[in-house]
Amino acid sequence: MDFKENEPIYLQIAGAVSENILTGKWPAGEKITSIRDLAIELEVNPNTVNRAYELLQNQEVIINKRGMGLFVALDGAVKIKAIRKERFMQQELPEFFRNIHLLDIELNDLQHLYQQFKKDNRKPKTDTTNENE
Amino acid sequence: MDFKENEPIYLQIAGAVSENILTGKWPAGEKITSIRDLAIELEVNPNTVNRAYELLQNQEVIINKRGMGLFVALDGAVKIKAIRKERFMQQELPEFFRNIHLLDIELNDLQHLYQQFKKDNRKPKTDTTNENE
Amino acid sequence: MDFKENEPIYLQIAGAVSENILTGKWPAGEKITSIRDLAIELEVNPNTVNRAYELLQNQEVIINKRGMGLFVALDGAVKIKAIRKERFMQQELPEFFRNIHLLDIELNDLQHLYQQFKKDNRKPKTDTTNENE
Amino acid sequence: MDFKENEPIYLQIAGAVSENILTGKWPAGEKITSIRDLAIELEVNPNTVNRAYELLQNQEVIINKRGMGLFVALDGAVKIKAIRKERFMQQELPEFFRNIHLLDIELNDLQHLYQQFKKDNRKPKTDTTNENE
DNA sequence: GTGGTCTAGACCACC
DNA sequence: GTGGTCTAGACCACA
Repeated sequence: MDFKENEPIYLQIAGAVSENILTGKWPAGEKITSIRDLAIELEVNPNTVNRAYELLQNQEVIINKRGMGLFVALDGAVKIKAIRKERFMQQELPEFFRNIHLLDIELNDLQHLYQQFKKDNRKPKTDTTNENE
Repeated sequence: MDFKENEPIYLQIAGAVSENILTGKWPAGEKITSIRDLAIELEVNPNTVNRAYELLQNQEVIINKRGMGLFVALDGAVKIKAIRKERFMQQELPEFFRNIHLLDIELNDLQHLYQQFKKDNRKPKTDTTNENE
Repeated sequence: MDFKENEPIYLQIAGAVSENILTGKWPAGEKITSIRDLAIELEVNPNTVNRAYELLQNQEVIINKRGMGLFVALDGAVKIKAIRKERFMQQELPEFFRNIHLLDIELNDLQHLYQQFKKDNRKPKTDTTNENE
Repeated sequence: MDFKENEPIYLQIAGAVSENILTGKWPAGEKITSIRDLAIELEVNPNTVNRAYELLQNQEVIINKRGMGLFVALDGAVKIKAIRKERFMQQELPEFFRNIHLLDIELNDLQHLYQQFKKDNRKPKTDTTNENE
């Protein structure tokens, strides 16, 4: 996994995990990859993974069963979707509108690019963390 | 001008100046507000403004005429648009597509929200810098 | 390290670091001296070192691994050589030709001076940074 | 005349005037272009030209005959040549050697480039200040 | 007047 | 520990 420059790594990890839960790749109720293992897989410091997991615990997307590890909350996917939708509508969408307005782009012009995007993503070879595939 | 918490002030200043150039509020070839003056206006340290201006000089959007001040490059607006478009196509648009895909939103559903956005932006004229003009 | 009067300190630092990379003294991929440490070593303000390092990051000669420090880019030496060669061919060489032409000096006359220079430089090993090693 | 970025304009003007004297374009004993006229011609502030002329007066390359203007010293060309040669041998040549050494360039490789340079300069269309030609 | 550089010292997020 | 940002204040060369 290659990280973006401008965003903290732990947030990007939390985001990737979130997407795995959202897409059902990490199903509700299942035990998730341990901090240590994920750290090795992503080639980051375990502290960084820990911080990502902490964030997700605060959001009650994953749950700590003491002594047993971390598990995807039963309503994990629902929670994530709510959080993301909120952020999208309040922050990302206005910014996006601002940008296309400044750049003289029309929403219609993006339709075929979006079709292209969906086609490219049908056989997703680069799915966030991809380990057990 | 009130600054966002999560983004460095100097980047926000550079962004605001860029938009002033992009929208033609600061026309090509004209002298721009001096470091000291803008620092006073925005109530930040001159070094912070300097840093923003340094960034724009690196992008060749503004030009230093020694001893006389900084001026909007003749092709300043073009340069900014190119830089922004690049970033939009490479980073923001893919993220946007990814988001609406994950959230099960259709591009078409955003049309009327965009119309609303454009209507709202016609009046307020929140023109980044210089409120007293 | 003693600095020249007429050139900004941060540029001299960037130049010295560049030469350490170019000559292989700081090998590709290795961690470089931290801002604080180099500031102490050179007896300058950390901000000054930071500025030098910033410049080298812009040139993609060194790379920031967040939280871990700055590292020599894998192709750092190549990048520096390209940058320097460009500057040499575009600026320094024409100036040099102009000078020897104005001063009625022939290139051939400089041959033995160059041999002398190379001989002198074999021993002293004035290796820019780090004298205690 | 277009000025280099990294060197003060007044020094570049002084250099250009020096070369006009050295090459005999401005002959010994002759009155030189007034501050005002040169400033207009070069599109710079008269103060800047003044500063350049001050420097040359200190070097006794040009001489102020009160009320009559500035004149090229009778030994002006000789003085300039001495100053330049000194600087060349002490500063520029060592730097030049250092550079070609770092860039793995051999003096011999520059021979044909120098021939090219001399050929290009035979019909000098861009001769420093060029006004009366 | 202009921008450029440097210092001192502080706080912060991140790893 | 690391680098990144910001402030305050100073000095300077340049035009």
